Amino acid sequence: MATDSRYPPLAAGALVYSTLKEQIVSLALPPGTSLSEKETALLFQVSRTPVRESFVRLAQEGLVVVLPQRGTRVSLIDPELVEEARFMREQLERAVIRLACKQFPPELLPPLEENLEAQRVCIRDHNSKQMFKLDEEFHRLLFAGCRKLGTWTVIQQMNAHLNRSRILWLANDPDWSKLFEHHRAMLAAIRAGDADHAELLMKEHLRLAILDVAMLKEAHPSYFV
Amino acid sequence: MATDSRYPPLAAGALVYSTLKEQIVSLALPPGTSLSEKETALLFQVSRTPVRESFVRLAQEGLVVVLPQRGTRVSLIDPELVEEARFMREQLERAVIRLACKQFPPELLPPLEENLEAQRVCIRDHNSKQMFKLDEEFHRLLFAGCRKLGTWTVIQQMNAHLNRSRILWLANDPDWSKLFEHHRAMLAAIRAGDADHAELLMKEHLRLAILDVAMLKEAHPSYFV
DNA sequence: GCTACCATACTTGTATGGTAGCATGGAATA
DNA sequence: TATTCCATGCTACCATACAAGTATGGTAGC
Repeated sequence: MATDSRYPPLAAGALVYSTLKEQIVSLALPPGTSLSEKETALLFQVSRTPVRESFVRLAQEGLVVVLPQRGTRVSLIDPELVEEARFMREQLERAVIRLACKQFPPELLPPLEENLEAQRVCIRDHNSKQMFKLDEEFHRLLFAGCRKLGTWTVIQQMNAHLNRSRILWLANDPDWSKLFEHHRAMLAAIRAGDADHAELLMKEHLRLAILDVAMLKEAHPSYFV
Repeated sequence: MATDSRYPPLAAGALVYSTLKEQIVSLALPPGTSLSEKETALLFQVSRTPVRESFVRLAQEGLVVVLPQRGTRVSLIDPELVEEARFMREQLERAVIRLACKQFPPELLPPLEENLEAQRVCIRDHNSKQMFKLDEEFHRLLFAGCRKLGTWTVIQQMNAHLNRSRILWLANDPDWSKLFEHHRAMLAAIRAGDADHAELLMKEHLRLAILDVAMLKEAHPSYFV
């Protein structure tokens, strides 16, 4: 469980780790990019030791692949793992939103509302990166409300592949309004306590993420396995 | 995703990591045990570097807690995370066994049969540790058959707390025959393709793991948060 | 021209010395 | 006697040096 906030080894190592992770997930460091320990150490102005520590953590999350004596690379996106992550999210989120319909702390409803409003702004401004973050935050809040944040954290580990695909997808096919409407309807269902409807919405919502990976792979062949 | 077999940093570090993990999950290293880098390095006859690497990995899985400048300890069992892990498994395994009823590769049925037979032997011999491993293997085979091994791997990360509780529980209340009967019935349902029945069985099966954590905590107060 | 070999420049893996922060216990003080 | 302060020894953290394996380019031989 990589709860960053709970095991903060301090400064240097943690900083390198979180920076690299951010860049990898956002595709600023595209899949396949070579990362040498020495080079990265020079870049961050630290020694190889904390860099190595961060590489170990990233490898454990499947974000990089370490080939002994050969090099370290940003992992390629595995289409099978993309679908598997989506499958996993569907099962867990359907269960969670059912819970949310029965017991959701009222003090977390305003944050969800604010999030929705921010999504609306993002759609207007065509800000796909921010929209992605808000989407993540919306779902995270659902888990938080059901006291299942540990589950969300574990999901994140698997999401390395799915998220990178989704970023590519969101950049190409900006059908954000459908996502937004889903979110809006889900929140309404939670307020109404309609678990069956909420689950159905979540199911449809996450099936939108059954991306046409083949299409993405065609557009970015070097990014995939 | 900590697929040990896929990112093997080689010998020393990986050996320390897997050995410590084994000992922690089996409670040979009880929750709360202090682990110093230097001490562990001496024990394994390696330098502190690979030990440190293994500590980082174990911390990421929640098996140890690193307190900067203070020490490293085997993590205490968090009852909330125990239930959360069980919840997560229930959702995923119910979905997986439904899949298994529709598409399970026939060549994986014999291994399941052999596993069941081994379970019978374990029950006869009152071998709780082996029984625990066989139970894990049984469920892993289900995921393997549905091509969802990545999901199983991620589950394992969350299982650190649940598994340790289950080991305590299995040692106390050896109602293994019920587990065995569940496994047997599940396999029969898969053969028959009866998804509804299989899911119901799995649901009941995993609800057995709603352990009386309070009881365990009373028996081993120092092991829990 | 083609192939096999080898020197070299990389890579990650490991060992070790030094640094900063924290806990503990004893001594000095009120 | 109770309390504060400080020295000491512990810890993890980081930097550096060395070891070992790998890819590559040039060269000698065929």
